[in-house]
Amino acid sequence: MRPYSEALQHLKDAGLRPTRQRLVLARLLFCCDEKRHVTAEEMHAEAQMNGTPVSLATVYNTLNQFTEAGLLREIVVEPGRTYFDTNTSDHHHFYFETEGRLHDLPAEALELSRMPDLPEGTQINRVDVVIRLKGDAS
Amino acid sequence: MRPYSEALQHLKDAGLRPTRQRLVLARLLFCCDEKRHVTAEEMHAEAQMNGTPVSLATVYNTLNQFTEAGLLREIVVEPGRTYFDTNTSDHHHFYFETEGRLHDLPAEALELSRMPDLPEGTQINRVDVVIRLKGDAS
DNA sequence: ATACTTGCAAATCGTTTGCAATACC
DNA sequence: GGTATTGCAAACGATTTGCAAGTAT
Repeated sequence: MRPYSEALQHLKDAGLRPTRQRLVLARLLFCCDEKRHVTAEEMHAEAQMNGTPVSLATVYNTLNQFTEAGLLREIVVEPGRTYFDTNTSDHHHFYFETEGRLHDLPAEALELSRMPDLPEGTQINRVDVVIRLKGDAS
Repeated sequence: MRPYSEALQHLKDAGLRPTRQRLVLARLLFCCDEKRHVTAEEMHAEAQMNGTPVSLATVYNTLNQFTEAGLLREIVVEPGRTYFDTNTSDHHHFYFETEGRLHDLPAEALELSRMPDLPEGTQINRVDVVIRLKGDAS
């Protein structure tokens, strides 16, 4: 995992004060090679195992702040669990229902043709496509 | 709203015992002209106003049973709130974020071309497309 | 010095469950 | 009569919040 300096830059860019807790979470989220899909509980456990604990309440608050700041994107695929995606660019998802795991779909892997007319006075904020999968991805 | 006899038929077809509570909810859900998107709380309030109260716990249980029986479809667009759709056929949704309201999109209004390859050993269970709208649909 | 942030514990929200009373066949 | 269903109240899990103590600028 890359160093804290990069995490620091993310926070600065977002205009968030670089506290110890935010640095820990930013590094775990943004300073690894792949994009991630995480829950608050997972990040809480991960910080713990990393030897840099952050209280659960702070994890929740921080993930929400990161989302507001545009560093994360919120995804809802199941009642009662919120996922955060470190990939904030335009893309969609596979959802492995048995495992409760999300996987990015490259933007070009799926194409939406023939979009419907929008109701008057509205604009598209986002289009979410979730391909729900059954079965084992071994 | 059409009579209870039709609601009764829905329950029979689904193999569910026609209790008073189930009949009340089935009628409110299935015996009106449009397809509906409802939450448990809404149905609870509606039964109340209808003069045929059903306890909230029973509303939850019943909506889940209806879903298992294929009479309803569950939709998640927001953390902490589950919607049930009386339209169980293949179709997608507009979601009015400011109002928290769902609206059906006819199946032909949106076309998915170029579907991605699926991971080995998996099959598609369902594809959910939600077009999230900002602004007022007046 | 000041304003912002943290952590804890309590509160909240939507939903589920245990169980005694009740309704259906 | 026997099994399924209901309603209440308590339990639940995820998330949020109030507030006193701690930290960044």
